[in-house]
Amino acid sequence: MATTQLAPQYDPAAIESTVYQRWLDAGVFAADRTSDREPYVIVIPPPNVTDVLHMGHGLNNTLQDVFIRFERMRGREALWLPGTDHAGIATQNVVERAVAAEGKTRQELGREAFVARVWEHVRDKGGTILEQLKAIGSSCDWSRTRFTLDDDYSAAVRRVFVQLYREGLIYRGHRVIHWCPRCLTSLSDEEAGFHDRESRLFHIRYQLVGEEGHVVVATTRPETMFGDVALVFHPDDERYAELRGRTARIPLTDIEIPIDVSTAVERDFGTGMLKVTPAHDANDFDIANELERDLGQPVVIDEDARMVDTNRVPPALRGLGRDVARKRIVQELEDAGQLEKQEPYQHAVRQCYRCHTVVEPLLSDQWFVRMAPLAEPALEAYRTGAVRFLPERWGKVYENWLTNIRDWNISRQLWWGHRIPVWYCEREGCEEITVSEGTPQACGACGGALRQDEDVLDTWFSSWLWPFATFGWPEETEDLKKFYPGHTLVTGADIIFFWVARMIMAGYHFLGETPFNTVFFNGIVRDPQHHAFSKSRGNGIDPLDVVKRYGADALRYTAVAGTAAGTDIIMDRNDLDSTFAAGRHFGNKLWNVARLLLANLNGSAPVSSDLDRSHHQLADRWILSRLQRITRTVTDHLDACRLNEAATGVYHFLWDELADWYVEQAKPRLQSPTPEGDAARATLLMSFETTLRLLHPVMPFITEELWSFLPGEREPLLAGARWPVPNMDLIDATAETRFGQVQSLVTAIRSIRAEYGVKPGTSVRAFCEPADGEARDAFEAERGTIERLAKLDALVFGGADETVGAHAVLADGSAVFVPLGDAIDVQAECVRLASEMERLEKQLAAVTAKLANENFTTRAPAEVVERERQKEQAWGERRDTLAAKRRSLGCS
RNA sequence: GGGCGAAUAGCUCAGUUGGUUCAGAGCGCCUGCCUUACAAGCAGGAAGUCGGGGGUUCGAAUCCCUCUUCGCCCA
Repeated sequence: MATTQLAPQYDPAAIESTVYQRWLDAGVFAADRTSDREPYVIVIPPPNVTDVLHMGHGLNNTLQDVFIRFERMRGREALWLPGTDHAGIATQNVVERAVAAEGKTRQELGREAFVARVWEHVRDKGGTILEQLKAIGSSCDWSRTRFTLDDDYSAAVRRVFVQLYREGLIYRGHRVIHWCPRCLTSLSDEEAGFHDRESRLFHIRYQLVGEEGHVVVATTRPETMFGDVALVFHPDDERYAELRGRTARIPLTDIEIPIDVSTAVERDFGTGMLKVTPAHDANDFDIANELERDLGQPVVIDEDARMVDTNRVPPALRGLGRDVARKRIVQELEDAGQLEKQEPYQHAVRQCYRCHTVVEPLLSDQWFVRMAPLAEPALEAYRTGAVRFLPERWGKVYENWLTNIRDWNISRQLWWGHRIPVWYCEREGCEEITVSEGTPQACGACGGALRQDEDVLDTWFSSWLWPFATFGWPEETEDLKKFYPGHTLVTGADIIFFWVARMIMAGYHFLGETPFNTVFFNGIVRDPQHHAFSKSRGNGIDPLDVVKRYGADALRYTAVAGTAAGTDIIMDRNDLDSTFAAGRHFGNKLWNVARLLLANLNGSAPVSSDLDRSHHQLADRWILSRLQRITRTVTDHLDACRLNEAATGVYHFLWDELADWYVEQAKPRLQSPTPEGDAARATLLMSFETTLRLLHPVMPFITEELWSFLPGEREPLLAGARWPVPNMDLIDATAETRFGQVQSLVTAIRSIRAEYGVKPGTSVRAFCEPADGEARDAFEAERGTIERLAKLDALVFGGADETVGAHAVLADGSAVFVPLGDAIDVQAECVRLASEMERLEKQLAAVTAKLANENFTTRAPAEVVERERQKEQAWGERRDTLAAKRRSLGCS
């Protein structure tokens, strides 16, 4: 046999970096804004620069690359735009921790020095992230890499702020917002999610003023009571009707507050009497606003979640943290006999989504986006199908959120991010607010000095512009014209509100079009205990580690094949071998089919473009037909975003059909310098070449490398090669049926051999009674194949003289008999045949009953009925044959 | 409190509009093989009353109802 340049085992590390470099050198990833091809655009969900990528990114980016490579091969002008996100609060946290490790605080460093420090971090992590993306094979257009704090990107953010402000969609609001006392910033509703907590419900007595008695109020937050401005009950609540207009005293203080009514009170909750704390509860804020009197909004807890130093708070409590204060207050209430009772209580509390600290509702001035007008087109887009979600069920979640949309707090009290483009006049008495894209020099109203808003914008206020700000908007760039709107967004459903919905809103508002038409939600990567990967758990898998061990393709195949749209994927960091086995094994298989092929081509390509079919055998017609079908199937699956089906489809074609059957059938011919040999070599080459094309989007490295070894004329790089189209002329249903019969016969004989322990080295004879003339022709044509693969001395047509042996009846009704002489246990063979018959009888009974049912024969489609008839007949014949075999063996 | 989803082989999961022996795949397991492409392999095999119950239908893993368990989102 000729030698090949390929090592016996696939070693991904040896080829991946050079293959990637080949792609870069050829510029296949760079999208051409001047081309007249139809564009296909994906913008990457920009990874946070907080840290390097984890396996979830590995999955997410692999899926994007599969889409992009597929469409690129199909001839679209494919653009995958990469980049990273500055991730305001998250990144600031990370750097703050690093600074703290050096014993400093950001305040000590000062704003400017701290931000410089963050930039250092960004350059470090951001660079690593891009390298990681390359390592897994991402075919991004690196020349278009963007960062959400790039200068021109920032300009887009300012443009949007100013435009929305002028449209009246951005306003400054004074209200209770979610405050994270650890991050020291406000948060949007989405960033402060609810989480169940074990807590306590305290029933506190408020003494009535000027008369005997008290009312009992149930609360989970007694520490806020110093900020109470009223007690309210439901106007229809008979229990308290006479208390309306009276006055009560806040316990532990002399502060007197009125008792009033509000329809917002839930009568069934607690005692039905509610304490109103406008500065520390959003609902209370609203309730207080609706009361007739203005009772003020006293603040009693500060930004550090400590009790404020004011005369409303008893001196002993001032400066205490909210949790300590709560304990002290409860104790004092108890001592004073004003705690009626306390009971365990589970309730949902908002937490900071970054650090999980319980959020402190705080009264403050923030900038908000009025969302309802923006939501409307986004809702319409979903309802008309302009945007579709996969899996579809997320559409309902999207719709529900948009339907109940609330205004968006975009102010963040951070240093890292886009500074809010708002300036306040410093001159006494001038209330002028300047909102501007550029930096104004003086107050437009009075000429006074200006002070810019200290705050920065929510990260998502910049990333919601990602699908167009990355193309240079608001400039009308060529890129923007060519590549907006995009097509597919691949991301996690956990950011459907944060990002996906808002991008759609921004797309419609600023460009009048949806930014993409398909949102593909990938699943979450979890550990075997079903926990999502997280740093704190330390259960993550580093994609680079996987790439180093098994290669990027193994990671990619495993990720793609292992997850249908939206379903989670389990990966075990303690057993990476098993976790990535499927992809690893498959790569090696592919590699070795190539070795075999190349070893038999002797470096020259047989004529493959113009197939000479005159020398084709049944197996050639069979595999070529199967090849067309798998081409069609894989294309359909990719078209429908069923990436896992596409991946496993190629897998089974290559392995179960091409390698296990075609290659085995063709082996004798492959080395033969005859027209038959040419036919086999050409067929194998064509099948393999097409398989490489079909598999390339999923396993780009190995397919590209093997492509480079194929002899003959074809596109220089597989990454830039065309996607195959099925050739209908090569579909041959008869060949598929006939070769299927050959496979059944071989399998049946192998099965008998294994069952009776016939040594692999021992040849046997097999007697075959084909079901019909066509079957006989097929067996005759592939006699050599059958004899070789089933290890036969001879395949004989007709009955045998011997009766002692093993029998099998194929699905088509053909019978096979293998005489085994002494080797056979007649008793066991009888049992085996009996159980086979029993199974058949059962199926037969079912199908007979079905056909006897008039409802079935009249109502089911004719072809279904016909199929059942054929089944009945075939199974009946098979049963009869088996019965005859049993009689000949003398079974009882 | 409202909504969504999941439950299929020992494990992780497919199963596209109800209908070809549809009960599948990978990993794991059992038996036998180093057959010069591949032991990351080859051949053969065991294994599930498709969570429970009810219903619709000629026909249900697939549609409907209900219960149980688990997960997620929203208030």
